[in-house]
Amino acid sequence: MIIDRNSPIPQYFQLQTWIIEHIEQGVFKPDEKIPTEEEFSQMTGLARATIRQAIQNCVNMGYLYRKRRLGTFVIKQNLNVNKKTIIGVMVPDIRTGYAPELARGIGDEAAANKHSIILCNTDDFYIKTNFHADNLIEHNVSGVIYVPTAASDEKNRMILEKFTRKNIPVVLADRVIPDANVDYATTDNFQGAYELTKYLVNKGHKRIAVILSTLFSTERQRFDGYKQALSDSNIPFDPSIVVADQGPFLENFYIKYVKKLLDDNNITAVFAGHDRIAYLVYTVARQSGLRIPEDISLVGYDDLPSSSSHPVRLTTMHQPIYEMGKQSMKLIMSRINGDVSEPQKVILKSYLVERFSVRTIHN
Amino acid sequence: MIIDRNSPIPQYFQLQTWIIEHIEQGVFKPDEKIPTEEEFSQMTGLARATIRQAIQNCVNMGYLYRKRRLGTFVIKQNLNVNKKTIIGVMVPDIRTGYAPELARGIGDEAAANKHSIILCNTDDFYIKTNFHADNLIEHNVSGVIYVPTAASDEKNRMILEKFTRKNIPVVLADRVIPDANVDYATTDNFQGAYELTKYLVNKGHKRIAVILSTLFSTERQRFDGYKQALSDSNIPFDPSIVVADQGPFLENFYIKYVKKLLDDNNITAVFAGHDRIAYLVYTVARQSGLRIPEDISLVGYDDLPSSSSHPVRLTTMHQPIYEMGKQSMKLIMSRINGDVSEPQKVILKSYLVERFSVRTIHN
DNA sequence: ATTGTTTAATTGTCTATACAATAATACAAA
DNA sequence: TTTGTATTATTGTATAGACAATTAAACAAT
Repeated sequence: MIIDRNSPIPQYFQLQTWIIEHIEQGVFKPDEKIPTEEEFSQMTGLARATIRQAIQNCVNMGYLYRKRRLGTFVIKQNLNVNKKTIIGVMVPDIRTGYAPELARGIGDEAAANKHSIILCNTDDFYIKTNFHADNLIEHNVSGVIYVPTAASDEKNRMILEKFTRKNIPVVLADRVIPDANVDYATTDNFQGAYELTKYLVNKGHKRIAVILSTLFSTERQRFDGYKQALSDSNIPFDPSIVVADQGPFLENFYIKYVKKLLDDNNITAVFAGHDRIAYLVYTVARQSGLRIPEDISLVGYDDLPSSSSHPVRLTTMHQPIYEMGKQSMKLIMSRINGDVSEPQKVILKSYLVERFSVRTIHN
Repeated sequence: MIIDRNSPIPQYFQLQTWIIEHIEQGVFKPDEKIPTEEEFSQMTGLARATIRQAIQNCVNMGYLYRKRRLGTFVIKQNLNVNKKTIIGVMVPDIRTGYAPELARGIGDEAAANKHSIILCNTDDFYIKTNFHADNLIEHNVSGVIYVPTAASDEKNRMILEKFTRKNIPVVLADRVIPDANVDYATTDNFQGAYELTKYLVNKGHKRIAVILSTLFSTERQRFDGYKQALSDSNIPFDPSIVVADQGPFLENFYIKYVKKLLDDNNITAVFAGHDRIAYLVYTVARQSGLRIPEDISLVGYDDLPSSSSHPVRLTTMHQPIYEMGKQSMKLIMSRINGDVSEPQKVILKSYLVERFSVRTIHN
């Protein structure tokens, strides 16, 4: 080892750099003893106080620890390894839809690995999302699980980039951002909606209304699955029994839509974009004196936990939301642990839960 | 200033302690210059190197900064002030009951103050709570909002003590720990249940069944309110139409309880300990061919957000859960900002939401 | 008025030395 | 075998002094 005595760089600094490099390159191995102050003194020709200064700085930075009479040693853990990590979780609203279930799946997997989660509500607004993103970065989160907002793909990509610039891995949950180069965990909404529609067709339904929002990638895919299933069943697509709203789910708007659907058409079944819409359909239908499934059949999508105890006994597509949470946590942990492979796509299987909201029609 | 040269405490350490104390007590003010090394040397009689060691440690700890030729100065910010804080939030299960609403209230208030929350699910188990408590402490949270578990008061106090030992302020939300010397935010469950029972009595009901768990302080208080209201109305308390379970809410058990209640007695109304029980009562009653409110009246407690869209149209006691979340966050922030006054008790007002699950009886 | 130079105060780096405290190890005593 | 004691390597604390680097401020030159 050569200390350059003519360099403007302080000699203690040269020495501490040399030590740190040797640790990081594995020359000094964890828990291994490094030379004593006296040895360093002989090696470098520096005074002991100078050597102490270098070593002390390494101790302060967490590279070394010292024991009287025994010497100076390299710290075992790689600094980051035993440091418990925090994962940011950004959902639209922890109160609504599947968010609680997702948060719980994420939380359980996190707890099992001694990690913690910071929870943020984006309300599907870019501004709030942006605020929380900055916040998470300031808190030095090790990774982020992100349910993309209803905002434009462009804006979602900006959020993504914020994290990637700081080398913080991100996993998308449920919703997807087109062409984004990140891991995600979702379900096959196209396939699910396809099966659900086919199920209605097989029960003899031909005039199947649909009501959903195209604001979210998931519901768009469900819409596509619905159309494909109709097409494959040689049932014409009728825009007059379709409500494809472009905004968020606002009850008052949807009540109007449902009323119009139920009044104006001789539909036999309604495909609701998600369970909450389905319950709304039920409530409105009831007020109009229509019974489910006697007068009109109804299917939802999600199978919210409350669905099992709800009096509607809704036939719906069960989404493994809890499992999705666990999987996204696993993805993010893999990235934190240094996995640099291609983006992973975890697509979970949904399955139909047949309850009592669909009637068989004999044509 | 006196350095005790006979003390076993190193002299550099005595000096750095003295400096830090002077900073924290405001003798050395932010951005103010402290004595030069030379001055310290004269004041203490210590060598410059010793003084440097003390000062350098203060610099490393973030108390001081130095400028060549200018001197050594106290750091502006009080370390904690501009550091965004993290608050631990421990709820039983983010998926169930009012937890999502509470978490959202807490989260919104936190976000408004640039704070973040770490969410933990205790499942009402002491072991999990203990695990998360340790975790939160390791993450250096600035405060904790805690919904006490269903475990014994003794164990809840042990959890509390963990935090107080580390000087981490705790605020209890919803549930209370007797004799614990901490802030809390809750509602008056006794008063609420009293009003609710009186409401039923005023509607002509005399045989009012009750079904709840005595595991939680909240439900115990509701039970007391119920009994007091009966007593004040000169209605005898009949244990045969009372289900006071001692365990957690397990659907299968409660279904049995409800069946027995509905079969065996000529009750006219059911007071359910919380909305989820009420929905269960509704479902079971329906299966037995009983209509609500025509055949039997039903009230719940909580007014869960889903209640408004639920087909039961449940009359229930609305709890300002969201507000409770905001208030607990405010309490914890006040403590973080150094409030050392007596424990604060925030008791929020519940109010009756009259829907269509109670029939008037004319005797 | 601007630019360059000097001065002096203060922190930054470094040497050389001394003794204290700690704790593994070997050895002696009970 | 256990307990106590001495040895010794190593880090911890402390002193005294020297020179380097930085920079505000004063002063000088243009």
